[in-house]
Amino acid sequence: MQEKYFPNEIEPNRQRRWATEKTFQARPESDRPKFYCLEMLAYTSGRAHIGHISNYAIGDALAWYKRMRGFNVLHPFGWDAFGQPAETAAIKEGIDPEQFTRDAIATMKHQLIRMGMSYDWSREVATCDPAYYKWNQWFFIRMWERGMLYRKLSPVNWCPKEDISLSNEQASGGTCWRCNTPVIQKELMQWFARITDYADELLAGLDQIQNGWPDRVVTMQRNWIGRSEGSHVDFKVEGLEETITVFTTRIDTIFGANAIVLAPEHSSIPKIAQATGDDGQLLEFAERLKQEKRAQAGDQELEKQGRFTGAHAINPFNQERLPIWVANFVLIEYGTGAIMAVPAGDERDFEFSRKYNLPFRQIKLTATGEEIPADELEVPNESWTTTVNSGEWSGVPAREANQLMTEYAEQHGFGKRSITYRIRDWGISRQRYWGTPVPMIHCEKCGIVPVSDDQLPVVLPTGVNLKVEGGSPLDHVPEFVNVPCPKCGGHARRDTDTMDTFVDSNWYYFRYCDPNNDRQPFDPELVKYWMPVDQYIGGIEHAVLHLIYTRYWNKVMRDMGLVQFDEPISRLLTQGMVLKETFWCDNDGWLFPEQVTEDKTCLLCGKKVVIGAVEKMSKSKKNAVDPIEMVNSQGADALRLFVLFAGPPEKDKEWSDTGFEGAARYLQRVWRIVYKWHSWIAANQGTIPAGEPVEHQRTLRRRTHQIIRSITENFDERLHLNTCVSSLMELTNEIYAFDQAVDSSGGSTEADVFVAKEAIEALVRMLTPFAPHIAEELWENCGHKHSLAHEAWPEYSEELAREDELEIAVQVNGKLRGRVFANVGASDDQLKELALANGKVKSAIDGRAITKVVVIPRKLVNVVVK
RNA sequence: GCGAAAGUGGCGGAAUAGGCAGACGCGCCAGACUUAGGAUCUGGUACCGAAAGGUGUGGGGGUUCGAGUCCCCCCUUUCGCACCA
Repeated sequence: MQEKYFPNEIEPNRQRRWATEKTFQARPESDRPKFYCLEMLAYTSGRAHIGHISNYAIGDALAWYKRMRGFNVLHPFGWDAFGQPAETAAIKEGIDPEQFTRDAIATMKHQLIRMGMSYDWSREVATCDPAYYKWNQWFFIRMWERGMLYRKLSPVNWCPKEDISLSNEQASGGTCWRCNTPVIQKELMQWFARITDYADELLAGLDQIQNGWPDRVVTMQRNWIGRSEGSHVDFKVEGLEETITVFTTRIDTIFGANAIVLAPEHSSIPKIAQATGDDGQLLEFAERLKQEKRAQAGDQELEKQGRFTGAHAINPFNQERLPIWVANFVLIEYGTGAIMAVPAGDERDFEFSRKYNLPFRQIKLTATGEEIPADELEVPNESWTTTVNSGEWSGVPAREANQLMTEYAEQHGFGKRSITYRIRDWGISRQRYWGTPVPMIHCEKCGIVPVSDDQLPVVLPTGVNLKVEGGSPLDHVPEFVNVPCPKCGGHARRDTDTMDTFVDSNWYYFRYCDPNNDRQPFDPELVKYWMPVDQYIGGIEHAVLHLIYTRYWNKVMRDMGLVQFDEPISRLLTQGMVLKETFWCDNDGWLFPEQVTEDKTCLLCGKKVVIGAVEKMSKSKKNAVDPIEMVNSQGADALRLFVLFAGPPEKDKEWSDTGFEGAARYLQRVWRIVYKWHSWIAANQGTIPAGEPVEHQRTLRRRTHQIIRSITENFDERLHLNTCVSSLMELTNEIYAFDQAVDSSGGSTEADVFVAKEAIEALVRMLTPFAPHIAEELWENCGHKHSLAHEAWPEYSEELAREDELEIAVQVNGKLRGRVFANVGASDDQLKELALANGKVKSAIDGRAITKVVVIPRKLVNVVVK
């Protein structure tokens, strides 16, 4: 064993051995329970950053722990390899997207291997691989056959200058992210998945998983699905063969309605304009509202604007004539795109009615039972109180009125109970190149015909010109587009859309279970063995999109008979980001830390630097830390240890150079103490020597067993890995104290070596999830032949962990006044007696009468005095 | 605006079921060993106070023998949603 710790020698060696010995390869087996530990697949951006490392360090720690606890662990990795950024890089730099992606995978994989992540690389999946996306296409066709997909005209964000469709993110602020041209909406035929058919089930499933998922994610998904129960109510348009249906959750407030308000896109508007002989102003107004809405900056509310259409509708409950308005605050995409305005019961309607001087009518009492006259209303009453001024329902509590009035509307044929969701059907097609081709063919005679299964995959053509004018790049590849119809053999065209990359990430972790299957997406038996995922780890940014789509996909696959369970992910951990301080100089902009002196002046211009916030690492703010640089300086183990120690996994962590060095220093400290003892340990058989142990031996054994217990419990329950690291450091400190005691006692005895072996080997084993390379190295040097991947996690004994003597805190009136020592088995009365005999306690009591003595066994005595 | 989470030393953070606040680390201070050390080891380090002692978990109130932890009000920060009828 080398005296000094050189991480950059031992780490690559160890990584090679893991690879050649296939240490982390998993296969189904019957005699051990399985554990599926999954980190989100990586987007192939080019390089791994600290955020990736922290994500994978958490997963890897858990995978190691479970492995050592005897589980059959599946811990795979893969690449989210399709998508816009590769295409953009290609357009900008002229690199082929595939080449760009392959290079990115090669670089990132190399980085992860250099981090020593214990992945089973034999199961690696890249979503841009035809052998993978073939099954996207297969799923697409199966879903089409089952009516789970449909096409509809739908607006897409479109940059008129570059003639390209944009995602919502790329069109945020209403302008193109590249050229700042105002974005327009273009209507295109698009593919949609009927995720709304599963809205209720997706909602109900949350109850099943909520114990293993962060509350915040469950809440976000609940809001995203946005179920609300209410009613549809039909309003006849006066003098017209037209009915306007509104959605309301508060039919009990309908007597307070003062208008019907339509979204600018509502289909009744042209009819009304025609009937009222409008001179075009109404349609123009509606058009203007639509345009303004699109240009809306996103984070600010538009001022409410409306216009009376000239027509009236009839309130079916009381036959009142209500003016029909068009306004920008009514959304076409929610409910029916039409509402009844009730100013006394809804804040938006209140504001709108105020602005346009529409009449008010009070329809609810206040919580204290008063009726505020309508003309004195300051804010609408949105609570569920008693109904007033509402015909036969006056005096009825709101919930009951809601019920009764819904029934009344149903009986009279102008309304019905209805549930509305916020979640929309999922638009899964993209007019881009770098994605899975939609496997459909458009035939003039036969319509839409799927590619036959034996023709899959429909391979994405290479060498495609991405800088095309109009449409998707694939439109301009005739040899791809022109195909015979699979049904009639006549002339037909391929669909040139590609799939949203969220389709790729929906089921990649099912594929890991059977990555090379060329007959089906996966063998259901293998999936049955490994799934569901026991622990999933990834960023909070996927709380709704990926994590709701993948739950949906699971249900689709279940309905196809491929899987047997309802929810694919039992436990979810959303890890925090790694942040770092930023520096801003008014002259020179963002500065690298090395451009800032210790007294915070700018090295470029000598001005005082403004310290920015602690922010997410980014190139532009010059606060990014390159993990490989860190590995080169202190090793992968130190980097992993630091990110795990910096804070609980789910919290954001702040990068600290000195903290990182501290982690490296700790590993050196471990190395030194193991070095000192290793040859004695290797020679020791581990049999308990005869004779009574002495003080320092008893202490170390006790602490060892206590710390094994606390780390084990932490892994099993809370996964607060930062405190596990603290405990390891404590154990190390105990071993140093022991070592010192041994030295001052004049040299080690056989009993000392036995105790040291137990403690040091426990330390090394428990260090494995955090710093596996050094752990394997030290383990070998303690005389072991097998990788720690095949060694057991240390066991603790309650007996040995028990304190011989208890330190009991004594309080007087709740204030700490002294401490007493007692035997473990001391009774409450004995503790009380000891406490009262204590000098400090006596003087604190100061002769006052004792009212009560509270004894908390093993912990504390509180003496209550007058 | 609505919703959620959080607020603890100079800093990152501990305190799992209401029971000794500040574990562990960073930083800082001192000592030892050293030609030297930015290495290592040892000790100290919440605040006020010379000490005795007192004060302390964003602020204010409450429950309790006892509150960082539970309840009510307020402040601040972060995140999510943002006209969802």
